[in-house]
Amino acid sequence: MPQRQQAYSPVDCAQCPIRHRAVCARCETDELEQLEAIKYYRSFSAGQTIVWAGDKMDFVASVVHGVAALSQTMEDGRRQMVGLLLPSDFIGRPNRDRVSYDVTATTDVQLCCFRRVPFQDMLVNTPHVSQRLLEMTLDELDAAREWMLLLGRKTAREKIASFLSIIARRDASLQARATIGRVAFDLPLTREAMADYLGLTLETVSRQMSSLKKDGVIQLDGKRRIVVPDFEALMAETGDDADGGVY
Amino acid sequence: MPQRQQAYSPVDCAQCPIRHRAVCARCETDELEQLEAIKYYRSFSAGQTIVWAGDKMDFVASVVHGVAALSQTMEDGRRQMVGLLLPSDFIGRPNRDRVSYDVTATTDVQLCCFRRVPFQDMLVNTPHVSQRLLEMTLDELDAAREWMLLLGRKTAREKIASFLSIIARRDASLQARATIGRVAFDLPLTREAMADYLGLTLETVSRQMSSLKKDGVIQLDGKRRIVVPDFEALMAETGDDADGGVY
DNA sequence: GCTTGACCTTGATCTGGATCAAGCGCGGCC
DNA sequence: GGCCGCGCTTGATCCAGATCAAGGTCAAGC
Repeated sequence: MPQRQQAYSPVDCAQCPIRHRAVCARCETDELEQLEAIKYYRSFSAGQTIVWAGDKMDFVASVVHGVAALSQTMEDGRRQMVGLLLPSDFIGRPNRDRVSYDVTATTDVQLCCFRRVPFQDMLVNTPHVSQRLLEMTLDELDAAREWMLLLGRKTAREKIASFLSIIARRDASLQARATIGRVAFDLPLTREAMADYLGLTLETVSRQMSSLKKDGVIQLDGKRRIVVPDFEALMAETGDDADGGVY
Repeated sequence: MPQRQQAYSPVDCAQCPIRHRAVCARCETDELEQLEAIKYYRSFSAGQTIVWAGDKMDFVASVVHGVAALSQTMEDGRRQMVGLLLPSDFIGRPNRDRVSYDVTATTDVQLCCFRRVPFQDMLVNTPHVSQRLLEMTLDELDAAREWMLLLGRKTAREKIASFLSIIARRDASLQARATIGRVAFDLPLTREAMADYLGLTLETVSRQMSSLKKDGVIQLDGKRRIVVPDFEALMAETGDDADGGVY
């Protein structure tokens, strides 16, 4: 069922929308040329699985457009999303040829893939790449730790509010907009995927969304479009410190 | 209340118990000399706070002996541990002078500290250090993601069994012993710290420990000494795949 | 226009783990 | 020796979120 879509034609790194946020952010012109030599694009449509946990993966990649998810499944079907990959995020682990998690496209996705072995060589020879990758990995670790607090200690309502505020902020930062006052965005996930992310059931997600709507914290325009009339009011529902959170 | 203990006298890296697992694992002799020039030891006794979230931290460090914990606290006191740092694990984030989490000593701890600024310079100039740090950070990210599955989807009993099996395995690997059949180890955490780690209350931790004991999965020798008569039986309680888990 | 199926909402009920509360065991200290 | 006080265990009760069950909405396809 998962079928590869028509690949985009290669584009020039100089015009890439994630040029200054992805693993290549710090590269100089000559380093970009090396990356261009080992890169290719692949596209996946919403719902497709990009790779299964345990599969061989002969590339690493940056998300260019769309949203992908990392998730784990237990034998009895319980599922937990463990990473949400937005544009500029990195997929794959250098020096490891098997994937630890299922990677799925939650919206239509375009990846900029690098062949794994030459990419590993670049990590050794191109400090600008390995330094940027270290920084991105540390950021992901911080995000994972904040997620652990959410999963371990937050109420269902706080989980939903936290999730919405994170999506709003990442969406805004991609478009260089501020997150204050009135904010609107599209949810890139189904209710079920949200439940997998938040450690809830889809019914609880739906009920808490309805409850936030009833209380005027959010408005729904269709199922996916969210309007937040007052971002501060949403933040107050997340359970996080008012002032900038943990750091 | 937190008071610095008597510092250990500096020891030679060549005799260091974590020489081949810590951030210095891949260093050559000359690189070790550079590290020795910027290192110093600090010790903390069980229960002391090493640094508070938001504090300035002018060093990074490796855990040499003992166990430290990273944790976050919400305004109303809800607490979640987000990292458990065993010997050879790394504390601190290069290029960031403020700490994101409370770091506390859960047992007596000895740290090998490096002055932060010179360490950052070494990251730029010494690929053996930055490559090892990247690898360790990726390992921590994998561990954090496995922890997210535990927090989001496992039952209290599965959480306890998973925790015990992780401690048993890390304890065994430090002493180069196998984890099959009969295994015994000391818990480095109080029931309350276990609860903070597992997203439970201490009462639930206590009840599930009693339940595993009643079912013969573990034996308790005092409050802290755990004997596992059959490690496979403990593994069967964790909810993980029988065969080696996710990768 | 009708059917189908994916996605979502809402209601009724159940339950695992939280909360509230009491008491035990043991090492440290006067 | 006796009294703390900390860490832990156990019991009774409660409740947030899971589970079970209907039904609604909407776009795609005939």
